[in-house]
Amino acid sequence: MGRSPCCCHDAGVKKGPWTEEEDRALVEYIQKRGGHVGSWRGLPKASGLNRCGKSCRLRWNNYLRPDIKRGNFSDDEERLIISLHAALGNKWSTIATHLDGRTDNEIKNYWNTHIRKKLLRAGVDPVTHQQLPSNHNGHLDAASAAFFPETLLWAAAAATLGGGLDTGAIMQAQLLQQLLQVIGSNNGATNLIANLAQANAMLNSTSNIVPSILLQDQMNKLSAANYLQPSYLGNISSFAEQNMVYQQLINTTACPGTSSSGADDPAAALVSRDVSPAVDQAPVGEFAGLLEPMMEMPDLCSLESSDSFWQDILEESYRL
DNA sequence: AAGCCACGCAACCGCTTCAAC
DNA sequence: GGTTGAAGCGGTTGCGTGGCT
Repeated sequence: MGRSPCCCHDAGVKKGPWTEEEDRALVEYIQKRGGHVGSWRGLPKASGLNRCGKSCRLRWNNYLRPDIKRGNFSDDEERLIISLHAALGNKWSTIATHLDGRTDNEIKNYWNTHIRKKLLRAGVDPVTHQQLPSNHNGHLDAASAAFFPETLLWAAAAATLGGGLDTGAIMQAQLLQQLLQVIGSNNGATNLIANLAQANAMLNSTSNIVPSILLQDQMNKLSAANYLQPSYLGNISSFAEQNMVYQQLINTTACPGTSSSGADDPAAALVSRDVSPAVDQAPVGEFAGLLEPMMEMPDLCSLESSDSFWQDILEESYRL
């Protein structure tokens, strides 16, 4: 493979901030072609821009595209980003497909400049979404609850037990969170299988050291609730609103791209982002699709048994 | 008013992935 | 199946701006 030569290394190619004239030239060129760019590499020459093709693509995708939503992020968008980040990690482009009109770069910047700091202030590690050790005293606080999925999961565990927080329940809950992150961090069918195997190994390896405080079906319900109904929804007041946002998340996860704002406008659809990495997203969608009708999670330790849940996932992953 | 500093965001860099040959 | 070029992606940089001293 190796690194490909890039026109960016050509002498004389302009770098730095774009001027209005350059923006206009790029927009006019793309619009003249009905929103179809063709080759980004060939674009600068064809459009008369003294820019690297890569730079043109970035400028278009991150700034000039007509379907870009500008302005502040709403609370719902912020919660969705946090929830998606907890499941997907720094997959900014994948996260961006779930937010209409937002670019991966914009989300990445917003994460690094706003959300990350909020999480840190709330005592949450923005990378792992786990509570930072120094702040963990076993008690919930409002700031943590607002931005920390695990916190509410702990609360759920406590409620399930009908009492205060229990170390065993917390460990189980954290384990489940890790498990779901492992499953959610897929990059393809092969990795999905590996992830499932890893998840299974994780469960098997820890089942002996984690006290069996929660019954298996209680764990399953907690895990399903945490993944399928993100805990940030607890911050939304009404049940109806929760359900609406929850359904939106499920729909966009199961059918990435269906919420494109360019659906009614062929030109907008044509010029909308060419970021539909079907191979990358398919497992996420398919996995969510498998999970959706199954609010009763099966025995997570039965990967190698005859459990139909995991069998279905494996068969689906082979199919992809 | 000037200098300094922190922050936010646009843009760049380099690596990975994909597809064509 | 290997190679190569192009596009995509995520981390990082650096500049503009606003607030503070």
